[in-house]
Amino acid sequence: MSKLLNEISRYVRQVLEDAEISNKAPSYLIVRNAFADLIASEVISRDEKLPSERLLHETIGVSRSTLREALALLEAEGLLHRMDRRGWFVSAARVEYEPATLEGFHTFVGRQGHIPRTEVLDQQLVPVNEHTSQIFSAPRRGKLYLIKRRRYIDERPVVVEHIYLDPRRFPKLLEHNLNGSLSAVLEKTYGVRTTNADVTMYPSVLSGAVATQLHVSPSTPSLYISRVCRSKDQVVTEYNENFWHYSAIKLKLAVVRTRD
Amino acid sequence: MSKLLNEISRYVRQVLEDAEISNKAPSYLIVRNAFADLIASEVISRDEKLPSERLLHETIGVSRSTLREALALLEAEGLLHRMDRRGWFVSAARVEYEPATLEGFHTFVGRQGHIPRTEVLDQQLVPVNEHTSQIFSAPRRGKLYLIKRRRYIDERPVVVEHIYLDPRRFPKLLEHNLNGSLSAVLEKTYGVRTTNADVTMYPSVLSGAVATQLHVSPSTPSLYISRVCRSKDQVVTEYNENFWHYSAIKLKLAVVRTRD
DNA sequence: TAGTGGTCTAGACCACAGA
DNA sequence: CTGTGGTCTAGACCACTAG
Repeated sequence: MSKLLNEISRYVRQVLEDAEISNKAPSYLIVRNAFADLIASEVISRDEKLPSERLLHETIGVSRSTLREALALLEAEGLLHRMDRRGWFVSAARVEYEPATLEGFHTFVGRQGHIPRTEVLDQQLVPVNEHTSQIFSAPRRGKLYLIKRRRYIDERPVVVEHIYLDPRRFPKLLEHNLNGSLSAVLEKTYGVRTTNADVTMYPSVLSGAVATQLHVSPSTPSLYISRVCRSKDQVVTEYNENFWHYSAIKLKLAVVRTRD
Repeated sequence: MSKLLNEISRYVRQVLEDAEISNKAPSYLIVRNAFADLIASEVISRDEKLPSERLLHETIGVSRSTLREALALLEAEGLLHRMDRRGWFVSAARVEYEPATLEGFHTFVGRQGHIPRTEVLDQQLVPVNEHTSQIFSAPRRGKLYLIKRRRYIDERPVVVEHIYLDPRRFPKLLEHNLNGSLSAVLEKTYGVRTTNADVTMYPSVLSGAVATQLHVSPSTPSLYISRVCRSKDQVVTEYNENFWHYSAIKLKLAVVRTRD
C-alpha cells in the first residue's frame, strides 16, 4: 500500500526533524516513538503488515540497521511481531492469561472474543531423562508420552506446548484426539483431574525448532511457562512447557494471603 | 584479563570452525552457543565482566555487529546483562519470586541467600490521573503519594518500583523511613494490612528514566509487574508498578483449583 | 522470478567511564 | 586522557516467500 508508506514516512520524517532541533535521543528511539504513535493512533491498524524494510528506511532517511533496531524494540515491547521472512506486523492487543485458574486455552481465549485453535505437531514415547524422572518420580528406564502442540489465536500461532504424561497412568492416550482440551480427555477417559500445579515462568527467547514452528526468527523474545500439574492425591498428572510468543499474552493473577 | 580473552576466543573460534564444516546455523547463533557453553562450564564466572567488544570480535574473527547480536541474544535470555557503558557481565542465577505470597522483597531475597537493599529515589505528592483515580476510586482533584524506589540484589540494581498511596489513608507517610519494608510501616503505624492483590505482568523493555536508574541502556528487556493491593475490606491500600531487570528473577506460582 | 527479510561486514563518530 | 560501549552508515550476499 503506497498510501500507508506515505503516511508513515511523512510522520516519521517529521518527528525526526523536530527531534534534531530539540532532542538528544538516538534516532532509533525517535523512530520507535514515531511508530508507537502511528500504532496508537491506528494509522497502522492491528494485524496490518508494514511496508518493506527497504522502502521504509529509504523514505524515512535512516539506515536499514537503525530502522531494524527501532522495529526490534517495538517487537520486544510486544507492539510489533515478525513472521519469518514475511515481514513486520502490528500485534493485536495481548490476551489475558490467568495461570492460577487452571483454565484451558480454548476457554480463556474464547471468552475474550478470539478464536483459539490447537494442532498436534508430534506425539511420541520418549525415554525419561534426569529432569522428567525427578518430576514424575519415574524409574530411569521408563518412558513418557511427549506431545507437542501448536496453538493459535485468531489463526496466528502464538505458543508451542510440550506435554509429558505417564503412559502407565494414561494407557493408549495417543489414540485419542488431542486437538482439543487435554484435561477434558484425562478427566472423561481416565477420571483424572488436575487440582493444583506448580508454575514457573520467565522471559527468554525462542530457540531453533520452536521458533521455526511459530514461523519466527530464532532470536524472537518469548515467555517460558512450565507447569507441574497434580491431582488431588498429589500425584503428577502432567508436566508441560509452554513457549509463548510473548506479545500475545499478558499475565493476570488474583492473590489472596493465606498464611499469616 | 588476557587469560580470559584467550580462553574465550580459542573456544569460540574452534566452535565456529567446526560449524563451518557441518552446520548451516548463522554465526551469531554459533557465537551465542559458544558463550552459553563457556558460561555453563564456568570458564566465565558469575558476575564476571567480559573483555571489551573490540578485543572479542577481533580475536574471534566476526564483525562487531555480529558479536553484539550474539551478546544481545544472551541478554534476552537472561544469561548476560549490560551496565550502561560499563560492559557485559555474566548474570547470577535468577532469584525466585512468588508474587502470590505477598512476601516482601527483603524476605524472599534474603531467604535465598542474597543481600537485598532498598533505596528511595524520590517521594512526592502527585495529582491523580485517569488511571490512578480509577484504581483508588479517588476524586479527580485529589492527590496521591508517589514513592519511587530502587532495589538491589547483592548490590546489583534490579528493579525500580513506583508506589502510589492515598494520603487520606496514610497521613504523614513520607515522614517515615521508607528504605525498608513498606508493608511493615503501613501495618505498624496505620494498622493497615494488605490481604489480597490483583497482579498483571508482561515482558517489555525499560524506558528512559527507569533505564537510567538501573544503569542500563534504554532498550534493555524487562518484566513489568503491577499490583493493586487491597485490605480485607477490599479498599485499595497501595498500587505499585515494578520494572524488573528481568534476568534477575524467575516467577513461581503455586496454583490450587478453587472453583468447581 | 523478483523482491523480501535475515545475516554479515568494515568502517565511523560520539559521549561517557575509569584510570 | 584513553578506550569503552552506544549509535549509525552504506553497502553486500543468500535463502526464502510471494506472485
